[in-house]
Amino acid sequence: MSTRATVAGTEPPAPAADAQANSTRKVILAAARGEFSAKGLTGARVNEIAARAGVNKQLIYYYFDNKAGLYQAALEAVYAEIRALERELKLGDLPPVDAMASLIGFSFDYLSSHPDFIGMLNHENALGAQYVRASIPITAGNSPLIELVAATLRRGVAAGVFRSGIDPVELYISLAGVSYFFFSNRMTLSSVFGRDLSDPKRVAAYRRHIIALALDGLRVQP
Amino acid sequence: MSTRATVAGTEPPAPAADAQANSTRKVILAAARGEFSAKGLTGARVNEIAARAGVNKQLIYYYFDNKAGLYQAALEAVYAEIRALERELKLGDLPPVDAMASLIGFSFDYLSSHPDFIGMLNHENALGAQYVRASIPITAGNSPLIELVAATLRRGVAAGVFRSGIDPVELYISLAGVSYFFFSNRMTLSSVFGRDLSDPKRVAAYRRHIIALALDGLRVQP
Amino acid sequence: MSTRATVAGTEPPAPAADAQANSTRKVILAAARGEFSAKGLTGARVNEIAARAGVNKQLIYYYFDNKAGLYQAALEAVYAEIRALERELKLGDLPPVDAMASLIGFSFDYLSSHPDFIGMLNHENALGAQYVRASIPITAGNSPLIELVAATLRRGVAAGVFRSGIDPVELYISLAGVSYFFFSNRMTLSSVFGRDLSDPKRVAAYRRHIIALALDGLRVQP
Amino acid sequence: MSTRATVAGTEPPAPAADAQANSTRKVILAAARGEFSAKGLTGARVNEIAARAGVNKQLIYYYFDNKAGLYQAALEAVYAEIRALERELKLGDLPPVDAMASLIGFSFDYLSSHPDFIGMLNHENALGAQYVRASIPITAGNSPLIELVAATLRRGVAAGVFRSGIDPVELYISLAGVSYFFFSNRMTLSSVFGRDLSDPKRVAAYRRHIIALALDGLRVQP
DNA sequence: AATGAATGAGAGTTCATTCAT
DNA sequence: TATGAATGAACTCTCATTCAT
Repeated sequence: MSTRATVAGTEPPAPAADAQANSTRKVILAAARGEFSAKGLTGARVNEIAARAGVNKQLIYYYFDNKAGLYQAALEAVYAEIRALERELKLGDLPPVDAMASLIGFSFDYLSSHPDFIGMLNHENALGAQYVRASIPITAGNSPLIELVAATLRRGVAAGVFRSGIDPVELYISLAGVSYFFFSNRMTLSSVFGRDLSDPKRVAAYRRHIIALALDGLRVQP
Repeated sequence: MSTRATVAGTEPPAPAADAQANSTRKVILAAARGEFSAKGLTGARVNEIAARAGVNKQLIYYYFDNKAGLYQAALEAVYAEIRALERELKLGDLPPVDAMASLIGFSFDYLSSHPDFIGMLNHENALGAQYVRASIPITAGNSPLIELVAATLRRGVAAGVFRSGIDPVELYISLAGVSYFFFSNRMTLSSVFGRDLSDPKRVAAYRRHIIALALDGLRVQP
Repeated sequence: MSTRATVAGTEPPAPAADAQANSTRKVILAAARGEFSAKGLTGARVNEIAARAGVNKQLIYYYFDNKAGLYQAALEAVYAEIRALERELKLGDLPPVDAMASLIGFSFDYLSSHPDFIGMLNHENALGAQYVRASIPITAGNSPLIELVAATLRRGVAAGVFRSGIDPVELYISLAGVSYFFFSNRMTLSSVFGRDLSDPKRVAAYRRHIIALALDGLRVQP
Repeated sequence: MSTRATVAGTEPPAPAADAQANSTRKVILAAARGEFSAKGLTGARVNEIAARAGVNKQLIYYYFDNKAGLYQAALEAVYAEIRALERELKLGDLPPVDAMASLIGFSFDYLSSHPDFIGMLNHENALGAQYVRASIPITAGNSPLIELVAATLRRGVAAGVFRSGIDPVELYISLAGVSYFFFSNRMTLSSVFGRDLSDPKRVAAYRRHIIALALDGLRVQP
């Protein structure tokens, strides 16, 4: 049952204890992300998180002090995760248009495969972003993605394929928005339009649509 | 014992009472929208709604049975309101490009001035849109806005200014998304980018940006 | 079961409801005094108070907001009670010596018959008197007893039977102390001295002792 | 695994280890006295005692089994301390009146400088003195102070300066009471009388007052 | 002798809801 | 139509205590 057993003898005792404690922390955090992203800080139940994590409820208080502390930690974990992935994006080798398409695609695919991220962000915005603001690790250092957007824009303008005068932050927000809204509001949109937006074909079609829209717009240009 | 009894004769008869009852209902609904949009179904407090509305808590149960019933009514009111405005949009007289720009602008401006709408929708999506689905009045009949988008697209294609082959629902979602995301995630984005996205100048600049992006895209076309 | 039933018909409905609510408050307060005086603010159990009062636990929060609010109210009730009795003391007709003896006796008898008072005060002192200080009704207006002590002292000095130069507050504290300590520390003293200080004969003997000591002291005077 | 084992040889043998253990015990006991006297058995927190003592919480269980065991030990320590001091009192050389004044002064001064003693006793009395009763070391052997009081009384009566017929236990209780009540109820009394009873001048004045009162009483004798 | 991890029982408090008038 | 009183379930958090090393 215990992690210790499987490595008995190969590891000194103290580190093993640390490792187990550390893994307990992680198990709790993972459960917390699921619960908080679905129900928010207030709606989430500590009992439920403990059950999901398979640990004693009090352990949550032992490691994270209180519900808000756990929420904060979960929020930071969620941001840390996407930051790590963004940092690995290497678009410098692609032609600017392909690079921008890849960027949009990355953003879309990440949101598609990480519903927790959207849930956490929505609830955090409902709280006025107070926990993001309180979190130094999150706010410190700009999003690397903005730098990528800016660099790609510059390359495209230099190559004469992108318009000039576009603000990278505004562009990022609009690009992220078309993906984010699709996933974040998928349920109400599906209901209102009577169209199942969770159907993989629809998802893929929408992905193509937003890349085309971002690159070319609606207008046929002379 | 009842207020009605003690002042009988000094007050106008039944119709007036109905009118008052009706207005009490509305006051409660308005308070509910504020509370639910900020905190969601679970997070909202019946006590708080009663306090905001300035009425006795039990009156809420008298008019709406229970918390979920009130939430349902508030959700429907929110949708009804935007539907009513959308129905008044008359874009048929404008050239297609101007019409599309107006459409995007309308969407943006509505979200800007109705934060409750975004709050309600976010929380409803977190609940898997179960109350939207349960609400026949909402799903029955397509959104008039989709018809407007489709008609405008058709006019533009016919006039040779818009590309063909664009799905109106996908277009609507992407256009709505760039506005919605900006307002819905304004707090976290402001914090992460260190840029106050509530500043009216920034709002206006972003509005111009998304219209240009939607119409022309990033690419300089030959 | 209900108070209403017994007076149905003889009382208007609304006042009856008030009366019942008022009596519920009193029942809770009485139970709280018992529990708090025995165990203090921290040690007391809200559950236990509700059980003693025979009411639903939540009613306590309905009437008193929280445990501290109930404690505060109980403390004020305890002070109010003794103040009311003190106000009824009429010693002006007695010769000074008899008046002073009566005063000591009153104090002693009150403590003897109101163990709650001692319990509340001890716990409140352990808390640094923070709730007494927060209670305007208690601190506002000097204790009437001090005025009685001062007046009796003056009369005695004028009559040539009491020493002059005695401070009434100091005198009050010392007179109260000999009684208070006896009851407040009765359990440990009984144990340490192997003498049952709850025995009525011992109580009466100690009462005589302190009156004699206060009036005459230890010394045989020439 | 044990600290002893790993440092064997670098540390002086058993006696030193015992000494350290002994001192750890003492550190815990000192912390416990502070906490228990302030908050009582129920109100005290084991966590807090461990923190005050700067030791791991589990060590408390190692040395004292459980919270009640620690409380018992703290209570005994407090009694042992005052017994030790009382045993050193030598009043046989003083004239009876001076001896009695010294006795009162000693009692007053001890309480003044040992607030823990008062706190422990108050809480223990609230518990019905059950731990004092369970503690053989405390109850075994009369308080030496009572013997001193009795002897001093006898000397005074023999010398014709003290009244006869005074019970030494009753006298002790009343003498202790005037001091004890002053310190134990200092906070509420200060608040109620609007007079800072912690002011050293007030303390000194009250000390003089009680000695005078005990020796001479209120009455001017012919 | 000493420690960090883990637990179960129970405490105060909140909250939607119902009762009774 | 409107209100104050009352309730039961659930929730966050605390705390003494034990486990395992």
